[in-house]
Amino acid sequence: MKWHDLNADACPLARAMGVVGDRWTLLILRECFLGVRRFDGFQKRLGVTRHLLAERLKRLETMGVLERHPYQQRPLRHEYRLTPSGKSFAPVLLAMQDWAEHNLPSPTPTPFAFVTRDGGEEVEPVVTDRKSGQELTHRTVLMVPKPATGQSAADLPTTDRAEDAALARPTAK
Amino acid sequence: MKWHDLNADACPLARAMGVVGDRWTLLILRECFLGVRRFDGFQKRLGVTRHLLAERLKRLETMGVLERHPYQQRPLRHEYRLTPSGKSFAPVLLAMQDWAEHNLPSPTPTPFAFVTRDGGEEVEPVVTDRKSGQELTHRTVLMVPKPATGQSAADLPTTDRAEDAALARPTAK
DNA sequence: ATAATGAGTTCTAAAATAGAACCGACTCAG
DNA sequence: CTGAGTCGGTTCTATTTTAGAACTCATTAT
Repeated sequence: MKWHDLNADACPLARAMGVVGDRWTLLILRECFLGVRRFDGFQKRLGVTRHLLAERLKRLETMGVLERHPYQQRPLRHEYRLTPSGKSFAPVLLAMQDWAEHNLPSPTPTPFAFVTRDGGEEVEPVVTDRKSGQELTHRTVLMVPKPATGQSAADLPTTDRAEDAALARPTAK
Repeated sequence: MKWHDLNADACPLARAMGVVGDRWTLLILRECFLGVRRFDGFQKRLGVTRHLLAERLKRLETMGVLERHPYQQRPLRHEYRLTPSGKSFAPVLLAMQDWAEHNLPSPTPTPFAFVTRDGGEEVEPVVTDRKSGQELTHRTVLMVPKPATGQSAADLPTTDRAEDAALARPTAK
């Protein structure tokens, strides 16, 4: 399977991998959220090669996550800014950061924090259901194939699934 | 910069990229949440090469996200299951899926859904602050460098930052 | 005139990935 | 007992990606 095939995949997660499925892209977005906007800013802070950085920025632009904005003529220079799509990526960063902080320990402390814009207090991200407000974790939520429109979920282990559901649920514990 | 250096990075997001920073790993985890547990199950559903799949599973195991579990002797065979760390990755998947669904459109409908374990209703994931319950987006939350313990945030564009904050805040709009 | 800045592009070498074939330890059908 | 099939890999070569450094071009600063 080729890289580009992912962009057309039916699964949103696969399409997401077509955009952020590499070592650098998410870190570039992190820098965007930290306020970095220029080529050399990204390059110096990340240590990514200029070649790759140029390519990634181009991709993020064509995918509508960043947009280039001229900040001077003569010579013409652009800076990169988050589009609405890019800005709406923030919750993913929050969730990912929170997971990594709790599950991939490090001797050095986290070099940044998420704070409220008003107040400036540090936040603790939780994924919840908009309607019920219930916290969404592996214990409360289940991922199910949609046989809905069209195609197979045929090769999914149906017995294993039930087993798994039982296992993940706080049974006998 | 090499792959492996990421695992020791001070930034949790960088460390996360050391684990899920490639095209396949997140999709393997998706399959785990869908109940797939065996080598051939992953291979057939994802179309990833056996070589890479073996490597990724090994990495996920050593990073403590999956664990191997013998399901038969003679010949000895293992299946892969989510560890608590792996299970706690669910919110990231939720957030990512939601972002991609809203920002990377596709003609084909999403082939799976997240439903509550009790009830079975589809959920709509929102990232909120645990304490205040406030929804966390680019408008309500700000990512700030922590000059706290030790090192520099020196090369961050401080003026640009303020500008950016103003821009992202719903001012003059 | 010389150096520096900013945003790239262009090289070559090294690493990762794709794709297919192979292997070992079985089980099962005939 | 033979041959086909399953499962979970490993090994191989060919192709893509990535790393790392050097180079370009326009312009400003010294």
